[in-house]
Amino acid sequence: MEINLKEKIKEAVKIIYNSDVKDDLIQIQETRKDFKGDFTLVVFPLLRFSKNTPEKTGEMIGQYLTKNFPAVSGFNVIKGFLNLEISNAWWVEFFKKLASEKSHIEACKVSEPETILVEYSSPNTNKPLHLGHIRNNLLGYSLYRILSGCGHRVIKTNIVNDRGIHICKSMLAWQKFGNGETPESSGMKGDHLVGKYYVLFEKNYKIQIEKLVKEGMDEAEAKNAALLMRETRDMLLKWESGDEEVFGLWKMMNSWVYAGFDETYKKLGVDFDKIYYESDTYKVGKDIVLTALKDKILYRNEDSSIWADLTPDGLDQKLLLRSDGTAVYMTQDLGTAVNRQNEFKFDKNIYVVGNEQNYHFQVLKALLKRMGYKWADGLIHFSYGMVELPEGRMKSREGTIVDADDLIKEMQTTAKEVSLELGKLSDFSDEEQEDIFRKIGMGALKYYILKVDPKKNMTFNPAESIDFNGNTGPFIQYTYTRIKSVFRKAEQMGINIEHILFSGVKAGTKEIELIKLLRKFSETVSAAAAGYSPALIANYCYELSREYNQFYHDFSILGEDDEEIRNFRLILSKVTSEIIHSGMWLLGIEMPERM
RNA sequence: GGUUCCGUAGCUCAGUUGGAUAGAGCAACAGCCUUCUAAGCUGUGGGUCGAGCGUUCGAGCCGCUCCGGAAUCACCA
Repeated sequence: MEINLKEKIKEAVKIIYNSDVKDDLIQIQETRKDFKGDFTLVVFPLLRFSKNTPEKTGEMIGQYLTKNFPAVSGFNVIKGFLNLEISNAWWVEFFKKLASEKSHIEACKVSEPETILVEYSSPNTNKPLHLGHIRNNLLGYSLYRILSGCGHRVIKTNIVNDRGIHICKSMLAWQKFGNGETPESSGMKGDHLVGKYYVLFEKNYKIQIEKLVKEGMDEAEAKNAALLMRETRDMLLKWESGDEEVFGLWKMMNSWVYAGFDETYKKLGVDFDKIYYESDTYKVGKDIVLTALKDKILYRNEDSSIWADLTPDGLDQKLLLRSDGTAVYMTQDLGTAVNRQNEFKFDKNIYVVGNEQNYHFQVLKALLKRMGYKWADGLIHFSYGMVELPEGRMKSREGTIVDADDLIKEMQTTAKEVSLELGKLSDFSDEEQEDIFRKIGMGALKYYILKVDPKKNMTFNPAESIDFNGNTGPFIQYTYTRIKSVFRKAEQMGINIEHILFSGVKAGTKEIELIKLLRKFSETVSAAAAGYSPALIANYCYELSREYNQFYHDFSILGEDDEEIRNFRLILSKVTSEIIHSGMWLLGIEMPERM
């Protein structure tokens, strides 16, 4: 529509003022609601051609368009703004076309699809997932849906941090204090059980340090000298040398954790195409580093540790291999990136990782480019903000970590309470009801997190998160179920909404407002894909729902006597429900049929 | 100290490449269920867009300087 208008305006300027205008000088936007009109041309940039006042210029272009472009039914000029009124017939025709589309996401397909890897989740195997992981998983998964919806080939990956000293901590504590406890024997979810021993380790470790400090030892020294830490380091060495007992313990405990994670992932509705384990990839990076050393891209220190000098890039010196030859985090990420490029030939590799690692990814990219990998330009750090609580950051020491499983459960419990109080589902079986509670609870949680601009830190307010009124997931779900309810009623009346038609109806202003919003869906999705921002879609769905609710409140659909208008409103409702459903699908949010 | 990000109503957040009188929700107050689901709708109050300067016909958005907050600058991951 805009493009068409643009052409006509160019034509107008050409004929009236005999000048050629560049595209970017023709600025068309939607008319603000308090003015009459549908689209607005900002005439200021065109004054250089008209050499006239803004009012006069707008007037002349407006007259030309009304005369030569049937879609433009009228216009008005206020200050430097030319408000164009689009004819009712045009909107109705446009809507007909929209209604005939099989898939609304289809319209967002890009012309040149890319191969894109999305890495998200990246858990440690010593603790259960928490609220921060939830934001990560939801963002990553939604990004996958949006990008693949736009036609890209997207591979979902997860890199599991399954080795290292912190993993040995929970292993050691279990060995010492566990008495053979298993998920089966305790009834605990595997990741929570392992997390329990991690906490137990930290607790006892702290006691040992305090004791040593009391005996006169310096604190830093005490941290190293504490028996538990010595034993842990010993265990890590055994693990690296492939000690059978340690390795067996590691495998067993990790398998508990994975079983636990799988459960949480399933509840969150996320999954992966390929899972990488750090224990497999950490060695790969070493070769790359050693090769780069040979090529003199890196240098060796006196203590034989290996470093990169990134000061020319405005960054610091970066360690890549320790003096004992073992790998660090960066070493492994170098290896993983190269591996992935070889395996998938990706155009882009998107890392969904918190903004605390901005520096890390800056370095990673700089290093790879320095090593001559041109594809390093395709590495994108999707950096998202921290989730904070109203009282500040989550701190494990103060017990303010919000556990993922607890939160999911709480949201569903609240959904159940609210639903039962409203009592609209009494004719459903318990099983069906539980499924609806689940969808509402998860919808509330997901929407609450995804509606916020990813790069901003966000506050998670527990009291607010369980409010299902206003700008929330359940509000949008509710709008959807209302439409579905209308359809059920229509069916009872013998109307088959798949086969109804309308021709030349006169659409009301509210209906045209809805059509305008529906029209914006595909550009919103494209913007979300280009800017990696699910929040745009979330806010769009909210806006659309609000608009529909107003329409629903003001007009009767099935009570309308004129069959043409009734059908028009039914189809308008149908397209709205489809687009809300598509939008929420892109966010990974399920929609109940009733609530 | 260097780098990156953030600062919009009491609170949580929107605000597309600079465009008209900066928008929602929550909280507060006042209304609307005999009619398709009231998890809804309508109205009222609430703002020097952190501050200042600059660019521009026009700045919440762009540039500079401050102020405030977060993260990071590890032989942790």
